[in-house]
Amino acid sequence: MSQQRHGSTPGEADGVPAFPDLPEATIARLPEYLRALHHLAETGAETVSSEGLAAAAGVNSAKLRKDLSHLGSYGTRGVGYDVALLVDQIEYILGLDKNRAVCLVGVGNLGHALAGYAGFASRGFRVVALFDADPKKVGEQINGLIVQHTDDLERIAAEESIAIGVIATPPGTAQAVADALVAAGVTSILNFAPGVLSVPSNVDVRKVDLAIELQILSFHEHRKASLTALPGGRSAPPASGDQEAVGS
Amino acid sequence: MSQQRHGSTPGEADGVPAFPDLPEATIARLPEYLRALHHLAETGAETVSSEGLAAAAGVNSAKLRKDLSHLGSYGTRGVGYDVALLVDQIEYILGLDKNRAVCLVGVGNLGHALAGYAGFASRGFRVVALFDADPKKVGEQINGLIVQHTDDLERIAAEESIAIGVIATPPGTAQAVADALVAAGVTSILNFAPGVLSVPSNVDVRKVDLAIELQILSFHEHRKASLTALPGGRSAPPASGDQEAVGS
DNA sequence: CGCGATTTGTGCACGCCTTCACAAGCGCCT
DNA sequence: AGGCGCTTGTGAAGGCGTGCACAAATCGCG
Repeated sequence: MSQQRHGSTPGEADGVPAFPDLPEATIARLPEYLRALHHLAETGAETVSSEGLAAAAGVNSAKLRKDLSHLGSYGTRGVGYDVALLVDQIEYILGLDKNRAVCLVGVGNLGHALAGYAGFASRGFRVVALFDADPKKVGEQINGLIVQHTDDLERIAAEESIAIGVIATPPGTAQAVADALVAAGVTSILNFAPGVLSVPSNVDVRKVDLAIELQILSFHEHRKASLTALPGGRSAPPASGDQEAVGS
Repeated sequence: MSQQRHGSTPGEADGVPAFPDLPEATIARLPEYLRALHHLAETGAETVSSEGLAAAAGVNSAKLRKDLSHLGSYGTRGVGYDVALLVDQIEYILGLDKNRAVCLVGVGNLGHALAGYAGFASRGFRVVALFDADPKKVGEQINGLIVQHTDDLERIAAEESIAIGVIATPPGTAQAVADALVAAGVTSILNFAPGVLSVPSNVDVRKVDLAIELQILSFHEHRKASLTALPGGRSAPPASGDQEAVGS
Protein backbone atom coordinates (compact mmCIF):
# COMPACT_ATOMS: atom_id res chain seq x y z
CA MET A 1 0.00 0.00 0.00
CA SER A 2 1.46 3.27 -0.95
CA GLN A 3 1.13 5.92 1.60
CA GLN A 4 -1.92 7.95 1.14
CA ARG A 5 -2.23 11.41 2.40
CA HIS A 6 -4.16 10.40 5.38
CA GLY A 7 -4.36 13.34 7.64
CA SER A 8 -2.22 16.38 7.96
CA THR A 9 0.65 16.19 10.21
CA PRO A 10 4.24 15.58 9.28
CA GLY A 11 4.05 17.93 6.38
CA GLU A 12 2.79 20.75 8.57
CA ALA A 13 1.73 22.30 5.30
CA ASP A 14 -1.64 23.42 6.54
CA GLY A 15 -0.24 26.27 8.51
CA VAL A 16 -1.22 25.14 11.95
CA PRO A 17 1.16 22.65 13.55
CA ALA A 18 -1.36 22.17 16.34
CA PHE A 19 1.20 20.56 18.53
CA PRO A 20 -0.61 18.05 20.68
CA ASP A 21 -0.40 18.31 24.43
CA LEU A 22 0.85 14.86 25.28
CA PRO A 23 1.07 13.52 28.83
CA GLU A 24 4.64 13.02 29.95
CA ALA A 25 4.04 9.36 30.58
CA THR A 26 2.96 8.93 27.00
CA ILE A 27 5.97 10.77 25.63
CA ALA A 28 8.28 8.52 27.59
CA ARG A 29 6.74 5.48 25.93
CA LEU A 30 6.68 6.74 22.35
CA PRO A 31 10.34 5.90 21.72
CA GLU A 32 9.71 2.35 22.81
CA TYR A 33 6.75 2.09 20.45
CA LEU A 34 8.91 3.50 17.73
CA ARG A 35 11.60 0.92 18.27
CA ALA A 36 9.04 -1.87 18.20
CA LEU A 37 7.52 -0.46 15.03
CA HIS A 38 10.88 -0.32 13.29
CA HIS A 39 11.43 -3.91 14.23
CA LEU A 40 8.04 -4.86 12.87
CA ALA A 41 8.67 -2.97 9.67
CA GLU A 42 11.86 -4.95 9.15
CA THR A 43 9.93 -8.17 9.38
CA GLY A 44 7.67 -6.95 6.62
CA ALA A 45 4.54 -6.28 8.61
CA GLU A 46 2.29 -3.65 7.11
CA THR A 47 -0.19 -3.33 9.91
CA VAL A 48 -0.22 -4.11 13.61
CA SER A 49 -2.99 -4.50 16.10
CA SER A 50 -2.75 -2.65 19.37
CA GLU A 51 -2.40 -6.01 21.03
CA GLY A 52 0.55 -6.98 18.88
CA LEU A 53 2.35 -3.68 19.19
CA ALA A 54 1.71 -3.56 22.91
CA ALA A 55 3.30 -6.97 23.32
CA ALA A 56 6.31 -5.89 21.28
CA ALA A 57 6.73 -2.80 23.37
CA GLY A 58 6.07 -4.47 26.69
CA VAL A 59 2.98 -2.56 27.71
CA ASN A 60 -0.73 -3.01 28.19
CA SER A 61 -2.77 -2.79 25.00
CA ALA A 62 -5.26 -0.36 26.48
CA LYS A 63 -2.47 1.92 27.48
CA LEU A 64 -1.02 1.79 24.02
CA ARG A 65 -4.33 2.66 22.41
CA LYS A 66 -4.82 5.59 24.72
CA ASP A 67 -1.31 6.79 24.06
CA LEU A 68 -1.76 6.62 20.32
CA SER A 69 -5.17 8.22 20.51
CA HIS A 70 -3.48 11.30 21.91
CA LEU A 71 -1.65 11.83 18.65
CA GLY A 72 -4.78 11.41 16.61
CA SER A 73 -6.65 8.62 14.94
CA TYR A 74 -4.13 6.76 12.88
CA GLY A 75 -5.58 3.29 13.20
CA THR A 76 -8.28 1.48 11.30
CA ARG A 77 -10.92 -0.33 13.28
CA GLY A 78 -11.05 -3.98 12.54
CA VAL A 79 -7.57 -3.85 11.00
CA GLY A 80 -5.03 -2.14 13.20
CA TYR A 81 -2.37 0.50 12.70
CA ASP A 82 -0.43 1.12 9.51
CA VAL A 83 3.14 0.53 10.55
CA ALA A 84 4.80 2.95 8.15
CA LEU A 85 2.31 5.70 8.84
CA LEU A 86 2.70 5.33 12.59
CA VAL A 87 6.48 5.41 12.31
CA ASP A 88 6.32 8.68 10.42
CA GLN A 89 3.83 10.04 12.87
CA ILE A 90 5.84 9.26 15.98
CA GLU A 91 9.11 10.37 14.43
CA TYR A 92 7.51 13.67 13.56
CA ILE A 93 6.11 14.14 17.05
CA LEU A 94 9.46 13.34 18.61
CA GLY A 95 11.17 15.69 16.19
CA LEU A 96 13.46 12.94 14.95
CA ASP A 97 13.09 14.01 11.32
CA LYS A 98 15.39 16.90 12.13
CA ASN A 99 18.42 14.66 12.63
CA ARG A 100 19.42 16.68 15.65
CA ALA A 101 22.95 17.65 16.45
CA VAL A 102 24.30 16.54 19.80
CA CYS A 103 27.51 17.34 21.56
CA LEU A 104 29.17 15.21 24.17
CA VAL A 105 31.22 16.57 27.03
CA GLY A 106 33.58 14.31 28.92
CA VAL A 107 35.38 11.61 27.01
CA GLY A 108 36.23 9.31 29.87
CA ASN A 109 35.23 5.70 30.07
CA LEU A 110 31.55 6.36 29.64
CA GLY A 111 31.89 9.27 27.26
CA HIS A 112 34.08 7.18 25.02
CA ALA A 113 31.41 4.54 24.86
CA LEU A 114 28.69 7.08 24.18
CA ALA A 115 30.68 8.65 21.37
CA GLY A 116 30.76 5.31 19.65
CA TYR A 117 27.25 4.27 20.49
CA ALA A 118 25.58 3.19 17.29
CA GLY A 119 22.13 3.63 18.77
CA PHE A 120 22.42 7.40 18.54
CA ALA A 121 23.18 7.69 14.86
CA SER A 122 20.64 5.07 13.93
CA ARG A 123 17.87 6.86 15.74
CA GLY A 124 17.99 10.36 14.48
CA PHE A 125 20.94 11.92 16.27
CA ARG A 126 24.31 13.09 15.09
CA VAL A 127 27.13 13.51 17.53
CA VAL A 128 28.88 16.51 16.03
CA ALA A 129 31.35 17.54 18.70
CA LEU A 130 33.31 16.03 21.58
CA PHE A 131 34.82 17.96 24.44
CA ASP A 132 37.07 17.22 27.37
CA ALA A 133 38.94 19.28 29.90
CA ASP A 134 41.96 16.99 29.92
CA PRO A 135 44.66 18.33 27.54
CA LYS A 136 45.91 14.80 27.02
CA LYS A 137 42.59 13.85 25.50
CA VAL A 138 42.18 16.93 23.36
CA GLY A 139 43.12 16.10 19.79
CA GLU A 140 42.33 12.45 20.14
CA GLN A 141 40.13 11.13 17.40
CA ILE A 142 37.10 9.07 18.31
CA ASN A 143 34.74 7.69 15.76
CA GLY A 144 35.82 10.26 13.23
CA LEU A 145 35.55 13.21 15.58
CA ILE A 146 38.35 15.13 17.21
CA VAL A 147 38.13 15.87 20.90
CA GLN A 148 38.21 19.58 21.60
CA HIS A 149 38.88 21.47 24.77
CA THR A 150 35.98 22.49 26.95
CA ASP A 151 37.24 26.06 26.87
CA ASP A 152 35.95 26.19 23.32
CA LEU A 153 32.68 24.50 24.17
CA GLU A 154 30.59 27.61 24.40
CA ARG A 155 31.83 29.06 21.13
CA ILE A 156 31.65 25.88 19.10
CA ALA A 157 28.30 24.74 20.44
CA ALA A 158 26.81 28.10 19.58
CA GLU A 159 28.34 28.08 16.12
CA GLU A 160 26.96 24.67 15.33
CA SER A 161 23.54 25.50 16.76
CA ILE A 162 23.64 22.49 19.00
CA ALA A 163 20.45 22.08 20.95
CA ILE A 164 21.23 18.95 22.94
CA GLY A 165 24.23 18.34 25.13
CA VAL A 166 25.31 15.18 26.88
CA ILE A 167 27.32 15.44 30.08
CA ALA A 168 29.55 12.50 30.92
CA THR A 169 32.07 14.22 33.13
CA PRO A 170 32.98 13.59 36.76
CA PRO A 171 30.42 15.03 39.18
CA GLY A 172 32.63 17.91 40.20
CA THR A 173 32.65 19.58 36.82
CA ALA A 174 29.13 18.80 35.71
CA GLN A 175 27.61 22.07 36.87
CA ALA A 176 30.25 24.17 35.14
CA VAL A 177 29.73 22.24 31.94
CA ALA A 178 26.00 22.69 32.21
CA ASP A 179 26.47 26.43 32.63
CA ALA A 180 28.62 26.56 29.53
CA LEU A 181 26.11 24.55 27.54
CA VAL A 182 23.30 26.84 28.59
CA ALA A 183 25.37 29.88 27.69
CA ALA A 184 25.89 28.38 24.25
CA GLY A 185 22.17 28.13 23.72
CA VAL A 186 21.71 24.46 24.48
CA THR A 187 18.20 23.87 25.77
CA SER A 188 18.26 20.14 26.48
CA ILE A 189 20.78 18.26 28.59
CA LEU A 190 21.26 14.59 29.20
CA ASN A 191 23.27 14.22 32.37
CA PHE A 192 25.18 11.09 33.36
CA ALA A 193 26.98 12.70 36.25
CA PRO A 194 25.60 12.05 39.73
CA GLY A 195 24.21 15.13 41.38
CA VAL A 196 21.67 17.82 40.76
CA LEU A 197 22.14 20.33 37.99
CA SER A 198 20.78 23.82 38.33
CA VAL A 199 19.67 25.31 35.04
CA PRO A 200 17.21 27.94 33.83
CA SER A 201 13.62 26.84 33.64
CA ASN A 202 13.56 26.80 29.87
CA VAL A 203 16.23 24.10 29.79
CA ASP A 204 15.23 20.48 30.06
CA VAL A 205 17.45 18.12 31.96
CA ARG A 206 17.18 14.37 32.04
CA LYS A 207 19.38 12.40 34.34
CA VAL A 208 20.70 8.89 34.00
CA ASP A 209 22.53 7.51 37.00
CA LEU A 210 23.72 3.98 36.47
CA ALA A 211 24.40 3.38 40.14
CA ILE A 212 20.90 4.47 41.07
CA GLU A 213 19.40 1.85 38.80
CA LEU A 214 21.45 -0.80 40.53
CA GLN A 215 20.44 0.47 43.93
CA ILE A 216 16.79 0.19 43.02
CA LEU A 217 17.38 -3.38 41.96
CA SER A 218 19.23 -3.97 45.19
CA PHE A 219 16.20 -2.83 47.11
CA HIS A 220 14.03 -5.35 45.34
CA GLU A 221 16.60 -8.03 46.05
CA HIS A 222 16.50 -7.09 49.68
CA ARG A 223 12.74 -7.13 49.69
CA LYS A 224 12.54 -10.47 47.99
CA ALA A 225 15.02 -11.96 50.44
CA SER A 226 13.01 -10.65 53.37
CA LEU A 227 9.77 -11.99 52.02
CA THR A 228 11.04 -15.49 51.42
CA ALA A 229 12.42 -15.53 54.94
CA LEU A 230 9.14 -14.42 56.41
CA PRO A 231 6.42 -16.86 57.37
CA GLY A 232 3.57 -14.99 55.75
CA GLY A 233 5.53 -13.97 52.72
CA ARG A 234 4.29 -15.04 49.35
CA SER A 235 7.16 -17.05 48.03
CA ALA A 236 5.53 -19.25 45.45
CA PRO A 237 5.97 -18.06 41.92
CA PRO A 238 2.68 -17.07 40.30
CA ALA A 239 1.33 -18.50 37.13
CA SER A 240 3.41 -17.80 34.08
CA GLY A 241 6.11 -15.49 32.98
CA ASP A 242 5.15 -11.98 32.26
CA GLN A 243 7.35 -9.02 31.81
CA GLU A 244 7.80 -7.18 35.02
CA ALA A 245 9.13 -3.82 34.16
CA VAL A 246 9.58 -1.15 36.72
CA GLY A 247 8.69 2.28 35.57
CA SER A 248 11.42 4.78 35.19
CA MET B 1 3.84 6.89 64.73
CA SER B 2 4.48 4.83 67.82
CA GLN B 3 7.83 3.72 66.64
CA GLN B 4 10.37 5.18 68.98
CA ARG B 5 13.29 2.85 69.13
CA HIS B 6 15.97 5.01 67.73
CA GLY B 7 18.89 2.82 68.61
CA SER B 8 17.94 -0.38 66.87
CA THR B 9 18.63 0.05 63.26
CA PRO B 10 20.02 -2.11 60.51
CA GLY B 11 20.93 -5.00 62.76
CA GLU B 12 17.33 -5.93 63.33
CA ALA B 13 17.86 -8.87 65.62
CA ASP B 14 14.40 -8.97 67.10
CA GLY B 15 13.15 -11.55 64.67
CA VAL B 16 10.79 -9.51 62.55
CA PRO B 17 12.41 -7.44 59.85
CA ALA B 18 9.04 -5.80 59.25
CA PHE B 19 10.04 -4.77 55.80
CA PRO B 20 8.24 -1.55 55.02
CA ASP B 21 5.98 -1.36 52.01
CA LEU B 22 7.48 1.58 50.23
CA PRO B 23 5.88 3.22 47.21
CA GLU B 24 7.89 2.69 44.04
CA ALA B 25 8.25 6.42 43.56
CA THR B 26 9.84 6.69 46.98
CA ILE B 27 12.26 3.86 46.34
CA ALA B 28 13.41 5.49 43.15
CA ARG B 29 14.31 8.62 45.09
CA LEU B 30 16.09 7.01 48.02
CA PRO B 31 19.37 6.57 46.13
CA GLU B 32 19.36 10.25 45.31
CA TYR B 33 18.82 11.13 48.96
CA LEU B 34 21.60 8.79 49.86
CA ARG B 35 24.03 10.44 47.49
CA ALA B 36 23.13 13.87 48.84
CA LEU B 37 23.57 12.61 52.40
CA HIS B 38 27.00 11.20 51.65
CA HIS B 39 27.96 14.53 50.20
CA LEU B 40 26.70 16.32 53.28
CA ALA B 41 28.52 13.94 55.56
CA GLU B 42 31.77 14.73 53.77
CA THR B 43 31.27 18.40 54.48
CA GLY B 44 30.99 17.59 58.16
CA ALA B 45 27.29 18.20 58.65
CA GLU B 46 25.78 16.21 61.49
CA THR B 47 22.15 17.05 60.91
CA VAL B 48 20.10 18.27 57.98
CA SER B 49 16.69 19.82 57.74
CA SER B 50 14.23 18.43 55.26
CA GLU B 51 14.53 21.70 53.41
CA GLY B 52 18.28 21.40 53.12
CA LEU B 53 18.31 17.78 52.09
CA ALA B 54 15.50 18.34 49.64
CA ALA B 55 17.47 21.10 47.96
CA ALA B 56 20.55 18.90 47.76
CA ALA B 57 18.55 16.11 46.21
CA GLY B 58 16.55 18.31 43.89
CA VAL B 59 13.10 17.59 45.23
CA ASN B 60 10.30 19.23 47.14
CA SER B 61 10.76 19.26 50.91
CA ALA B 62 7.27 17.96 51.57
CA LYS B 63 7.92 15.06 49.28
CA LEU B 64 11.15 14.29 51.04
CA ARG B 65 9.53 14.30 54.45
CA LYS B 66 6.78 12.02 53.24
CA ASP B 67 9.30 9.69 51.70
CA LEU B 68 11.37 9.50 54.85
CA SER B 69 8.30 9.08 57.00
CA HIS B 70 7.66 5.83 55.19
CA LEU B 71 10.81 4.33 56.63
CA GLY B 72 9.96 5.42 60.14
CA SER B 73 10.57 8.42 62.30
CA TYR B 74 14.24 9.13 62.10
CA GLY B 75 14.10 12.88 62.40
CA THR B 76 13.92 15.19 65.37
CA ARG B 77 11.40 17.95 65.29
CA GLY B 78 12.91 21.34 65.57
CA VAL B 79 16.32 19.96 64.63
CA GLY B 80 16.27 17.87 61.51
CA TYR B 81 17.63 14.49 60.51
CA ASP B 82 20.79 12.89 61.82
CA VAL B 83 22.90 12.46 58.72
CA ALA B 84 24.80 9.36 59.80
CA LEU B 85 21.71 7.64 61.09
CA LEU B 86 19.79 8.35 57.93
CA VAL B 87 22.62 7.07 55.79
CA ASP B 88 22.66 3.79 57.69
CA GLN B 89 18.92 3.58 57.49
CA ILE B 90 18.65 4.10 53.75
CA GLU B 91 21.59 1.84 53.02
CA TYR B 92 19.93 -0.86 55.05
CA ILE B 93 16.62 -0.45 53.27
CA LEU B 94 18.28 -0.54 49.90
CA GLY B 95 20.27 -3.57 50.93
CA LEU B 96 23.56 -1.86 50.16
CA ASP B 97 25.20 -3.18 53.31
CA LYS B 98 25.40 -6.52 51.59
CA ASN B 99 27.99 -5.33 49.08
CA ARG B 100 26.20 -7.17 46.34
CA ALA B 101 27.91 -9.11 43.63
CA VAL B 102 27.15 -8.07 40.08
CA CYS B 103 28.10 -9.64 36.79
CA LEU B 104 28.32 -7.83 33.52
CA VAL B 105 27.58 -9.42 30.18
CA GLY B 106 28.81 -7.83 26.99
CA VAL B 107 32.15 -6.07 27.02
CA GLY B 108 31.69 -3.84 24.04
CA ASN B 109 32.02 -0.10 24.13
CA LEU B 110 29.44 0.39 26.79
CA GLY B 111 30.24 -2.74 28.77
CA HIS B 112 33.86 -1.72 28.89
CA ALA B 113 32.90 1.58 30.39
CA LEU B 114 30.57 -0.02 32.89
CA ALA B 115 33.25 -2.45 34.00
CA GLY B 116 35.45 0.46 34.90
CA TYR B 117 32.73 2.65 36.32
CA ALA B 118 33.86 3.80 39.73
CA GLY B 119 30.33 4.65 40.77
CA PHE B 120 29.49 1.00 41.19
CA ALA B 121 32.24 0.04 43.59
CA SER B 122 31.82 3.18 45.62
CA ARG B 123 28.16 2.58 46.14
CA GLY B 124 27.93 -0.92 47.42
CA PHE B 125 28.41 -3.09 44.38
CA ARG B 126 31.19 -5.40 43.33
CA VAL B 127 31.54 -6.38 39.72
CA VAL B 128 32.78 -9.93 40.12
CA ALA B 129 32.56 -11.35 36.63
CA LEU B 130 32.65 -10.20 33.02
CA PHE B 131 31.34 -12.17 30.07
CA ASP B 132 31.35 -11.84 26.33
CA ALA B 133 30.47 -14.07 23.43
CA ASP B 134 33.34 -12.87 21.28
CA PRO B 135 36.32 -15.25 21.57
CA LYS B 136 38.66 -12.38 20.80
CA LYS B 137 37.54 -10.62 23.95
CA VAL B 138 37.61 -13.65 26.20
CA GLY B 139 40.76 -13.58 28.27
CA GLU B 140 41.14 -9.85 28.09
CA GLN B 141 41.69 -8.23 31.45
CA ILE B 142 39.60 -5.23 32.42
CA ASN B 143 39.94 -3.49 35.72
CA GLY B 144 41.48 -6.56 37.28
CA LEU B 145 38.89 -8.98 35.93
CA ILE B 146 39.26 -11.47 33.15
CA VAL B 147 36.56 -11.66 30.52
CA GLN B 148 35.02 -15.10 30.35
CA HIS B 149 32.94 -16.71 27.68
CA THR B 150 29.18 -16.49 27.92
CA ASP B 151 29.01 -20.26 27.56
CA ASP B 152 30.25 -20.41 31.15
CA LEU B 153 27.91 -17.68 32.35
CA GLU B 154 25.28 -19.92 33.80
CA ARG B 155 27.74 -22.09 35.72
CA ILE B 156 29.90 -19.27 37.06
CA ALA B 157 27.04 -16.98 37.99
CA ALA B 158 25.43 -19.77 39.92
CA GLU B 159 28.70 -20.66 41.67
CA GLU B 160 29.27 -17.11 42.77
CA SER B 161 25.66 -16.66 43.87
CA ILE B 162 25.29 -13.58 41.76
CA ALA B 163 21.92 -11.94 42.21
CA ILE B 164 22.23 -9.00 39.83
CA GLY B 165 23.20 -9.12 36.20
CA VAL B 166 23.88 -6.27 33.81
CA ILE B 167 23.25 -6.78 30.13
CA ALA B 168 25.25 -4.62 27.75
CA THR B 169 25.13 -6.78 24.66
CA PRO B 170 23.71 -6.04 21.23
CA PRO B 171 19.92 -6.32 21.14
CA GLY B 172 19.94 -9.62 19.28
CA THR B 173 21.55 -11.59 22.07
CA ALA B 174 19.98 -9.86 25.03
CA GLN B 175 17.14 -12.31 25.45
CA ALA B 176 19.43 -15.33 25.36
CA VAL B 177 21.67 -13.73 27.95
CA ALA B 178 18.69 -12.94 30.13
CA ASP B 179 17.57 -16.55 29.92
CA ALA B 180 21.02 -17.72 30.98
CA LEU B 181 21.09 -15.27 33.85
CA VAL B 182 17.71 -16.42 35.06
CA ALA B 183 18.78 -20.04 34.79
CA ALA B 184 21.77 -19.19 36.96
CA GLY B 185 19.53 -17.84 39.66
CA VAL B 186 19.88 -14.15 38.96
CA THR B 187 16.74 -12.34 40.08
CA SER B 188 17.51 -8.76 39.08
CA ILE B 189 18.61 -7.54 35.67
CA LEU B 190 19.72 -4.17 34.49
CA ASN B 191 19.30 -4.08 30.74
CA PHE B 192 21.06 -1.63 28.45
CA ALA B 193 20.02 -3.38 25.27
CA PRO B 194 17.08 -1.93 23.38
CA GLY B 195 14.06 -4.18 23.34
CA VAL B 196 11.78 -5.99 25.72
CA LEU B 197 13.04 -8.85 27.82
CA SER B 198 10.75 -11.65 28.78
CA VAL B 199 11.53 -13.10 32.18
CA PRO B 200 9.70 -14.94 34.96
CA SER B 201 7.60 -12.75 37.18
CA ASN B 202 9.92 -13.16 40.15
CA VAL B 203 12.74 -11.47 38.25
CA ASP B 204 12.99 -7.69 38.24
CA VAL B 205 14.12 -5.95 35.11
CA ARG B 206 15.10 -2.34 34.81
CA LYS B 207 15.87 -0.91 31.44
CA VAL B 208 18.14 1.93 30.49
CA ASP B 209 18.01 2.99 26.89
CA LEU B 210 20.30 5.86 26.13
CA ALA B 211 18.67 6.63 22.81
CA ILE B 212 15.25 6.82 24.42
CA GLU B 213 16.41 9.52 26.77
CA LEU B 214 17.65 11.55 23.84
CA GLN B 215 14.40 11.06 22.00
CA ILE B 216 12.45 12.39 24.94
CA LEU B 217 14.66 15.44 24.96
CA SER B 218 14.16 15.75 21.24
CA PHE B 219 10.43 15.88 21.77
CA HIS B 220 10.77 18.74 24.17
CA GLU B 221 13.02 20.53 21.72
CA HIS B 222 10.40 20.06 19.07
CA ARG B 223 7.70 21.32 21.38
CA LYS B 224 9.69 24.36 22.42
CA ALA B 225 10.40 25.19 18.78
CA SER B 226 6.71 24.91 17.95
CA LEU B 227 5.70 27.14 20.80
CA THR B 228 8.05 29.93 19.89
CA ALA B 229 6.67 29.86 16.38
CA LEU B 230 3.09 30.02 17.54
CA PRO B 231 1.17 33.22 18.24
CA GLY B 232 0.63 32.53 21.88
CA GLY B 233 4.29 31.66 22.24
CA ARG B 234 6.86 33.27 24.41
CA SER B 235 9.19 36.06 23.59
CA ALA B 236 11.69 34.78 21.11
CA PRO B 237 13.21 36.64 18.22
CA PRO B 238 14.07 33.77 15.86
CA ALA B 239 11.39 33.69 13.22
CA SER B 240 13.15 31.53 10.70
CA GLY B 241 11.05 28.82 9.17
CA ASP B 242 11.51 25.24 10.10
CA GLN B 243 15.18 25.13 10.90
CA GLU B 244 16.45 25.50 14.38
CA ALA B 245 18.11 28.82 14.74
CA VAL B 246 18.09 29.14 18.44
CA GLY B 247 19.33 32.49 19.50
CA SER B 248 19.42 33.33 23.14
C1' DC C 1 9.88 26.90 84.13
C1' DG C 2 7.47 28.69 80.40
C1' DC C 3 7.53 30.58 75.83
C1' DG C 4 8.68 31.23 71.17
C1' DA C 5 11.14 29.59 67.21
C1' DT C 6 11.87 25.82 64.43
C1' DT C 7 11.08 21.58 62.06
C1' DT C 8 9.02 17.07 61.56
C1' DG C 9 5.17 14.09 60.44
C1' DT C 10 0.70 13.72 58.26
C1' DG C 11 -4.39 14.39 56.99
C1' DC C 12 -6.46 15.96 52.95
C1' DA C 13 -7.50 17.47 48.41
C1' DC C 14 -6.25 17.56 43.76
C1' DG C 15 -4.55 15.90 39.41
C1' DC C 16 -2.38 12.48 36.58
C1' DC C 17 -2.16 7.92 35.01
C1' DT C 18 -3.82 3.33 34.44
C1' DT C 19 -7.23 0.00 33.53
C1' DC C 20 -11.71 -1.71 32.40
C1' DA C 21 -15.48 -2.15 29.54
C1' DC C 22 -18.00 -1.11 25.63
C1' DA C 23 -19.96 1.46 21.70
C1' DA C 24 -18.59 2.77 17.08
C1' DG C 25 -16.51 1.67 12.89
C1' DC C 26 -14.41 -1.23 9.34
C1' DG C 27 -13.63 -5.16 6.29
C1' DC C 28 -14.75 -9.66 4.83
C1' DC C 29 -17.71 -13.41 3.83
C1' DT C 30 -21.90 -15.29 2.42
C1' DA D 1 -26.43 -6.25 0.18
C1' DG D 2 -26.43 -7.56 4.69
C1' DG D 3 -24.57 -9.47 8.66
C1' DC D 4 -20.72 -10.89 11.51
C1' DG D 5 -16.39 -10.71 13.72
C1' DC D 6 -12.59 -7.97 14.77
C1' DT D 7 -10.22 -3.77 16.42
C1' DT D 8 -10.01 0.97 17.56
C1' DG D 9 -11.13 4.89 20.34
C1' DT D 10 -12.96 6.59 24.63
C1' DG D 11 -15.95 7.43 28.90
C1' DA D 12 -15.66 6.32 33.55
C1' DA D 13 -13.71 4.52 37.72
C1' DG D 14 -10.06 3.57 40.68
C1' DG D 15 -5.30 4.08 42.37
C1' DC D 16 -1.17 6.45 43.04
C1' DG D 17 1.62 10.38 43.79
C1' DT D 18 2.18 15.21 44.88
C1' DG D 19 1.91 19.33 47.47
C1' DC D 20 -0.41 22.22 50.88
C1' DA D 21 -1.21 23.43 55.32
C1' DC D 22 -1.11 22.58 60.02
C1' DA D 23 -0.82 20.12 64.49
C1' DA D 24 2.65 17.93 67.34
C1' DA D 25 7.10 17.85 69.18
C1' DT D 26 11.64 19.48 70.41
C1' DC D 27 15.25 22.86 71.59
C1' DG D 28 17.15 27.12 73.40
C1' DC D 29 16.72 31.11 76.05
C1' DG D 30 15.20 34.42 79.23
